[in-house]
Amino acid sequence: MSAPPKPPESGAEGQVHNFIRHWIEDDLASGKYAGRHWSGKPGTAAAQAGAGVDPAKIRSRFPPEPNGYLHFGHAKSICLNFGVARDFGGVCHMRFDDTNPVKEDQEYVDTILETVQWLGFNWDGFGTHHLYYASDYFDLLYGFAELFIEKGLAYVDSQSAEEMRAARGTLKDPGKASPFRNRSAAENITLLREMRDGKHADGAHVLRLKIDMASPNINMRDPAIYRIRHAEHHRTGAKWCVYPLYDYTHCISDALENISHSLCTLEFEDHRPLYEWVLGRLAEFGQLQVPLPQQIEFARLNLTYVVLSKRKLIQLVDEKHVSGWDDPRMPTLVGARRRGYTAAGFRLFTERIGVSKADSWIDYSTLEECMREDLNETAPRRVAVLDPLKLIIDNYPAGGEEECHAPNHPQKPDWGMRVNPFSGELWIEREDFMEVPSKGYFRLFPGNKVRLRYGFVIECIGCDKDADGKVTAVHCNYFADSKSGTDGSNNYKVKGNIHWVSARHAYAAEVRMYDRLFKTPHPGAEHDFLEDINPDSVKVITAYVEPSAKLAKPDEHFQFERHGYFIADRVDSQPGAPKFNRAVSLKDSWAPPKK
RNA sequence: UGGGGAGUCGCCAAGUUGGUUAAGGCACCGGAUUUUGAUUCCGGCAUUCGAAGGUUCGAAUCCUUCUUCCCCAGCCA
Repeated sequence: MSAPPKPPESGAEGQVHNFIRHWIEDDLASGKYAGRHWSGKPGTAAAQAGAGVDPAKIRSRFPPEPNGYLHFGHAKSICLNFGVARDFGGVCHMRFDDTNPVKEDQEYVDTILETVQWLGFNWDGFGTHHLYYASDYFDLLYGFAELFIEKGLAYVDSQSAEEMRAARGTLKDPGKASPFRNRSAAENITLLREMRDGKHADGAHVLRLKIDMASPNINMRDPAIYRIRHAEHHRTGAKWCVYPLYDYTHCISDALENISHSLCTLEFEDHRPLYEWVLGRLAEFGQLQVPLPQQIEFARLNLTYVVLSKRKLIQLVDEKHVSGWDDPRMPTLVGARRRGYTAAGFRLFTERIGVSKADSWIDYSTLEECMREDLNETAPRRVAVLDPLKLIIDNYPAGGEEECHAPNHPQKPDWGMRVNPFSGELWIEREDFMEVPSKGYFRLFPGNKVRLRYGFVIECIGCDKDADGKVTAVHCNYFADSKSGTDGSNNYKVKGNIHWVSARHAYAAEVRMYDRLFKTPHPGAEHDFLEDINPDSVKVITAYVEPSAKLAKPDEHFQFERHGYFIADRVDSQPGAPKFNRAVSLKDSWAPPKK
């Protein structure tokens, strides 16, 4: 199991500073939240949402749309949002931006909630569960829409989507006013209500804010805020057939929930003026109190060797390039979890990469290193021979066996020892023997002595080969007085130290050796991204694992000594018959004869 | 100049109100420990801040010009 999240800290002490933390510190220092209640002005419609929290504290939110699985990029956002709330004594709201019924589903709500918790966060604070849905605000949102009409700041546009696009202008040329832009408030209200009441077909009309068709910021050219969608919503069912759009919904949701800092990615920078326009008007109309939430943008995660776009992830799943959303090679959080990546590793990763507004690319190895760093501390050690070669101890009593003891973690004696049976026929790693050693090689070769880790010292006396010259077995003699003591004592000094497992006692386990899904740093940069798929991203092997590993429970992490970190697969393992996934290999500075 | 952003060591990233030798992490290179060629531990690692000018006793931090990259024309989020 992964470690629990760090306990809340009183402030941001010890944290690396970034522009967002500075921003929050300044806001807190200015006392801007000191006397406030919450944005929904008492007595107004907004007042019914978002009650019961300490308004003087900061509040952030993680607002996914429930239309897919969370991926590595979301991990950054989650750790950031929940992290600042924790570090500054505030709370982070879990909110679903569920305003587009045709793309969303309860299934996604469930997996997202589970994943956020898996990452080690919760949305409790000030005695309440802060789980929200934009769809809970549909009534309020609709009411505000009529208010905008009354104030002459919104109108029903009956142009087609194509006409609207044509009239919007281009990046350089201003747009043109819709012929419906000056409908009377009464007519607009009537039309909007008809839309709401299902009297019009999808696409027949749209409600637009009346801002500025000539604005250099295209988002301000009378953005649509309501569209007709005769579709069942996973939470509101058939109650609505008009649904609000993101730009209109998000800022108001933030305000209703008293969010102080609304963190989002860089591509929304152009939307900030609109965000502020909507909230500013509502505040003018007496619906919201200051201070209003503020949108702050940061650079999204760019990771080499993976694709994170939803379109591509869907394609990988639909076209069966992977087994599903939780395929251990997928850059989804459910995939990573199954792969054996840890929540603490992701938290470390987020801390380590920092946050800024610079477009940057994080090398995939940074993520892997974070996983190693966490797993090194938390994973018990076990032995597995992945590429077996028979080792015969010629001078060991025929049929004999005895127990050897190995620590569960070499740096943590309190974790205890486990027992490994020893016998005259063992499996060792094929790469731990060379008939003709290369320079610097200090493992097994004829005439050389090595220690069988936590067992005996042996001396190689030769090997058997088949007709093709392939080594089929290695012969050694052991030194009966060289056995490792349970206290770690030993009386022979040898440099080489190899792992082993008794052939007679080993558990033959299925092990999936996962590698990166893509073979190039920037999949799709030069051609279709599918062409960059690594054909060797998984190799399923049968490995000989020490008997105690047979007891592994699903989701248990281990270090297979000298190999890497593995996890008992949570899906395919059977009681008493775990299957293992390699999460990440160990670092290996021994280069010469490998690869 | 349509608008909005960003360029500090191989990869991230502090620094931002001008002031000693430009944080830190990762990677990398040495060296020590080591029953994982792992871990751990020490030590090294930007006369330089996209470029060029300018202001100043003094600039990554101020000014000017130039340059590279990213985002925006959904009734998606």
